Amino acid sequence: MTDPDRARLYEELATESRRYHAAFVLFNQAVADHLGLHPTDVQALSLLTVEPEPLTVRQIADLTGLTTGSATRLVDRLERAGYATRTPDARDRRRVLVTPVPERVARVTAVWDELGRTWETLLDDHSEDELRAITRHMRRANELSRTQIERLRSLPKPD
Amino acid sequence: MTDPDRARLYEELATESRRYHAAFVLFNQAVADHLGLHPTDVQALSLLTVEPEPLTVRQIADLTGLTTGSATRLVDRLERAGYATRTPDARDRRRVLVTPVPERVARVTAVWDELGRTWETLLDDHSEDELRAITRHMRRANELSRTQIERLRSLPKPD
DNA sequence: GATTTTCGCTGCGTTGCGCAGTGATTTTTG
DNA sequence: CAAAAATCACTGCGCAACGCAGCGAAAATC
Repeated sequence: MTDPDRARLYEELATESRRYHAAFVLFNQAVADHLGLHPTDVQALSLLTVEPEPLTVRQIADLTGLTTGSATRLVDRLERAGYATRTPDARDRRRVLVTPVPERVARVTAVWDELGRTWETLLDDHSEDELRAITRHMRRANELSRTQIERLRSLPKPD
Repeated sequence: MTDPDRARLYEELATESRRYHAAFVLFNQAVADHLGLHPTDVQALSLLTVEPEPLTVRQIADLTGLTTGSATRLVDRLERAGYATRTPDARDRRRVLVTPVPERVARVTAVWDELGRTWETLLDDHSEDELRAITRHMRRANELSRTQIERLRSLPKPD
């Protein structure tokens, strides 16, 4: 902890991850702009395709941080643009399942895959241990941010 | 490349990084909500504090992906809320330098630092080599996304 | 020195978004 | 088993962030 070398590594990582996220946001915007969609929609589409099962409107709302009302509008846009379809849930007739349309979504993933190829060249000169370390870091950061969000919500707001 | 183990690691990393970014977006929203700011404003504030020198309005626009008009509005909000000040650039009188207000920004970094502490416990059980690998990965992904954004912009849009 | 470019700023219209309320369905309760 | 409560997706409404186009001022270019 008092190791100056290590402290500098932490510092660098903190700085670099900020830039990393900023770059991601820009990239996401560029993809959205390229497809004529909104960044939020691309984000939702990404989440829809990561999960093997269709999501409900509420789940989309939770995962994107939107209200259910805005999530409904988001699904409206995705449906209108042909990227997703609504299916009533047979087991719970209040719910609506949102399923991505493979052919249409292929257009999006084509952009990602193109990035993926260049991305792989980036990963190629990492060792397997390093890859595991990176993945593990992201997974744990993911979990941590979840608890931190809870903490933030429970905290009193300044002002 | 045809190594199935390695391919699976790539797959995992791709999935995990999507979730990682989604988590970051949510966290950023939570911070913004906590401070009574907009996510974009927090993002800009983050960029302002990462760089040692003040940024111009145009730089903020480029770094956030906004137009200069929207960037002006963003700086308006930051200034009104007391997070930043405008200073005319003596060397180029067209430019306006945007400087973060340390005392006020401390409120924001306090949130980040609190996260930082728990974040360090996350980093603590990585070796120095792993830390370097993670940082390097982010830095290179950062550079890569820049060129990919260029590519996307130059590409013809579908539809 | 005239033209062009770049800078930040400002009206204007669009639209994503949160909020609050609604009906339909499920779950819980007495 | 019926009544009450909770949950789901949806809608009208108002707000405000955003892109766009155009503006003067200043700098760069020829």
